[in-house]
Amino acid sequence: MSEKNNRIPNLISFDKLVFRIGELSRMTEVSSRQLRYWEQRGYISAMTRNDQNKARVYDFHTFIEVRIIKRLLDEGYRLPAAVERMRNIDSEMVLARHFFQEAFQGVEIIDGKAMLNLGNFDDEQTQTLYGLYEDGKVRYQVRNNDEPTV
DNA sequence: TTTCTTACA
DNA sequence: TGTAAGGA
Repeated sequence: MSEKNNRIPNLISFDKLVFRIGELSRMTEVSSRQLRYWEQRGYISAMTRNDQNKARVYDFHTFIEVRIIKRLLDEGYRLPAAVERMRNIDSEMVLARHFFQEAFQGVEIIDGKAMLNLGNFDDEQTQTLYGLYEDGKVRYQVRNNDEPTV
């Protein structure tokens, strides 16, 4: 019998994870001067400030953007080109996240192995695609839906 | 203490 | 971009 109770719940709200400029600066090794400058150029954005003149607040997504830009700058990109690539990477990550969120149906223990249920493999819904992660490698397995699990 | 804007090196 | 000034 497979165990279908291992679906990972959404326990973390990344949106509520926010940083001020000094924290973001230390986390990314990008100076606060740079962060303000990048915002001025429209490369990144701080969350809309509640009050009129208070300190900037950055969300988790901006943290990701900044560290991507930082990495590209370290690789030799100039700022405008780094931002352009960051945005491409960003959109790819959005696509990948949507894909996986939609595809991932939970973890099942089959034959004593933890297998990721990735949904129906065929339109007729007679087979299910599973993903395995073993010894640092990814493998796939297609199983018939009526196939008994151990 | 930290952050903000402005301005100069 | 770094740094200083002068407030909040």
